Amino acid sequence: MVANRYEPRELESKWRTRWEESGLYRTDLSQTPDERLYVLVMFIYPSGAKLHVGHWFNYTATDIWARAQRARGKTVFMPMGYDAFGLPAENYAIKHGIHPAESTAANIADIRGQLAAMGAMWDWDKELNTSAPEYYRWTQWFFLKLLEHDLAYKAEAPVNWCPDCKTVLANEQVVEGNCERCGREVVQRRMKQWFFRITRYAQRLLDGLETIDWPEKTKIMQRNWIGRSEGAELQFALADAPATRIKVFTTRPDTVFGATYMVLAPEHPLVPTLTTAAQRAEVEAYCLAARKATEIERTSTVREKTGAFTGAWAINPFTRQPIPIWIADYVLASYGEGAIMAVPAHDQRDWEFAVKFGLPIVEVVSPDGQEHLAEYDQAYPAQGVLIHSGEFDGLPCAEAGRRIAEQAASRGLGGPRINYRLRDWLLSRQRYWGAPIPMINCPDCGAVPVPEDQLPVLLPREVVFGQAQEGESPLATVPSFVETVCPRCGGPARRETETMDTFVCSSWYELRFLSPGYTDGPFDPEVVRRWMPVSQYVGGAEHAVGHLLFSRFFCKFLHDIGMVPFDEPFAKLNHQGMIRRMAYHCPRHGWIAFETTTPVEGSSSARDCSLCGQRTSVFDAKVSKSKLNSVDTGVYLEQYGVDTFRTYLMFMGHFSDGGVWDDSGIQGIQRFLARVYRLAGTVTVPFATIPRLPEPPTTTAEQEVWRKVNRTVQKVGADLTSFDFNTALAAMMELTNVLVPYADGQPDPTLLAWAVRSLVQLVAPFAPHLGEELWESLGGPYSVVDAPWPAFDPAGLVEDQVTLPVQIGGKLKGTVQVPRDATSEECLAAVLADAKLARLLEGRTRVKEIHVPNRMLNLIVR
RNA sequence: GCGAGAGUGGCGAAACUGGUAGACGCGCUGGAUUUAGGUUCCAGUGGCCUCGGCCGUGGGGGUUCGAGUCCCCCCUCUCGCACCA
Repeated sequence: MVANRYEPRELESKWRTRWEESGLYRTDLSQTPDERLYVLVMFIYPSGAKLHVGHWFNYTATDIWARAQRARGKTVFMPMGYDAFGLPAENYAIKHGIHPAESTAANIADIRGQLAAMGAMWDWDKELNTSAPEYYRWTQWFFLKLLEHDLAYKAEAPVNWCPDCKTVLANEQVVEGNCERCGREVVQRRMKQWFFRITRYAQRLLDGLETIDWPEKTKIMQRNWIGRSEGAELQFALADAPATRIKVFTTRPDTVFGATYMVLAPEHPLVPTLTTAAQRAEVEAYCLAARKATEIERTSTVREKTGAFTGAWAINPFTRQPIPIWIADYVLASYGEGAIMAVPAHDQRDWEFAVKFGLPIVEVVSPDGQEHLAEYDQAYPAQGVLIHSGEFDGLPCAEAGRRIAEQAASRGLGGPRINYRLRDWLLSRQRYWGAPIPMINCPDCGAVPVPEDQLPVLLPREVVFGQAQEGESPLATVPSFVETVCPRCGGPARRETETMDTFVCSSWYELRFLSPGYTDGPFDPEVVRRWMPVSQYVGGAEHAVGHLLFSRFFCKFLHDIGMVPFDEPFAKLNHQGMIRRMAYHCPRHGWIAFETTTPVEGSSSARDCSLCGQRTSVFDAKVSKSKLNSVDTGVYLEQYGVDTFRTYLMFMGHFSDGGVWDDSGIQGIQRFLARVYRLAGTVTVPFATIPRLPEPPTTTAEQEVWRKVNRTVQKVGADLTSFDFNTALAAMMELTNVLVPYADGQPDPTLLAWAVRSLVQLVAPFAPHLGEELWESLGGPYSVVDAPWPAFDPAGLVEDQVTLPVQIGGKLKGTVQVPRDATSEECLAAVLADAKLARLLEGRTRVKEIHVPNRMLNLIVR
């Protein structure tokens, strides 16, 4: 028997203690269970803040899914760890003088406690921390392996540089051209940087998408990011120096006869050499302006085309005519060859440029073989047949393109090519708080990798921020770190002082979780072989073209060097939606918290600033500190308990949609759980006598309960598998609404016990503490997560009687009760027996009837 | 501009391959128990209505016996990419 009132607080801490003491959620990875399941939610960045409502949402859903799977007999492994390197800890150190190692350790201790309070099924024995030397030793090892296989290299490249934070920024840390942290406008700088050659895997990364169960949206994003396009490389010789050739990539080799000029990116390496003396001043001025232009200006598509003539000419390899070479910033140095053949008649950008600068426009593709150029006021980009193209005249575009590319190949002037938009992964950072890149620069031997047996290259504890030269890592100011000896010649040498992007750390963590203490390699290959790939991965869609691409690259590399038998790390992926909350902006006080607003009479959403009384602007925004719209989860945990909070989050809407936070419905969940709690108290029969699946009852009331339980078990089981937590809860509430009045009457004690036991098990993944408590109160053996999942009787899914909608002339006019699978004749008889429906049919001729058994009957009358 | 997705009661949302639109919950209305409840339970709750019905899933067309669901056009919003040759 249970106490009268549902009091979550004591109950919850009691069970968490019991779980921990009994090691309920530890998984023995040395075994190979038949049905093993590796469930992974993206690990956490340990910031000093409280857990976000988004963390609760995401982690709860994953935990529910994992619990439901375990209850179905799967052996589940679900770990959690810390993505602990990164810029915020370092900036915090600069501001407050607290060493990143200290603040990170403190944050981890704090976060660990908060995570534990969620009641999730994490196996804390496998916890890992990417900033621990035992971990980053292997991050460095990966770097060396990639280097060994020619997949890591150092080269000069333009990077995002924040002059205030004095560091390079990742693309995702640049928001609308400004530094995400300080708001300062980011500038482009050329710096020598380390890259991973992820582009070599472009095609494999595309192909692999076909083999994994990921949201289509995410696959599309990756495909677009990789950006495969088919076309040709064509080479244009310089008119004055035929040995020098400018390569271009084009998807329209068929239009080469219309290439009336060329454009190079301002950064193209040939620009300084081919610019003539007469044009040098203009070209240099243009290049300077292009370099100074902000990201926003350069990428604006509405901006008018600009450019400068280099004075040089190239020979179109097909028309053999000289064409002028220009530079313009609408050609990007980073895509293709950084140079284009311009075909103004058939490319809108080239058209605009040619019009502005008075360059010739030659039509070479026509819809019908006739000239139409005079009619055009913009480019004609569509397919057609070739004109003004010599021997290729009359051919359709596709065929002509193929032949032109082939001819270019046979003349040694290029040939068919596939180009990818994907760029190599810039991984070096001028930061302290990251894994040091394990390289040594020797004046005699050059860049020498640190031998594997000397790993890890330890991040030195002592460091002073703000002393490094611009563009240098703080590590450059630590002599004991920098000064070393060359592993090759033994002479004095200097260490690489840059550290790795934290995305490197998180590109292989899923493998490390399986053997976090392993010392003979990054992971125990046997355990990985048995448990990988991850069965179910859960995390934010914002990682679609970052982490989720990098991890796939790492995995394919490991596969290729024979370290793992699979080449995709995450077999199935789901994204959580974003939890947002209304944010209020006061014209005088800026962003203000909801608590500093007062409601406006007559409006459900408008609110005034309580400081000055002015009307605020209301935004539906992602929760953030700066907008003061974060959700204080502590209040709800205090008032309602963990189980209610978890369950409410899942009931707000669909998991992949997220939603706007609004606590007004949380009481409904508390009510629901309290009803389940009270129902458990109505069970009077011993646990051992409750059948797994009862015989179909004979009385109507019992049959109704029996069917409802069967249907609920079936639906909840299906919904939990497919992440439809909201509708699973709705189904359980429906069942509760049937059981409460049933229990209040004269229930069949065994049937009721079976119903309640099933309900408790269904609720348990959502409200694990309550589930455990009620399971125990029913007399069930510890733990409910390992109790066989409730069964359902397929016979209990269907009704004997069906309420059949009846339409007359396609309009719903009423319903009739008929036996299941009733024939058309039986249904029609029932309709005629219905006074109201019969009256409607009186005096009409039935011309047709459409009967969908058990669904509807439509009578067409005249 | 390109790509993807979404528009359903006062609110959050349901609706399998076209087949009773609005399940479930919040809120609201009424009632019962409680001589206190921010408790519990019961009933009702899309709009209009002459109480027989009529109208309703962003707007307009269409297909169909039947459309929230399929097709075409338009509007709005969200997300991603953005001069990608």
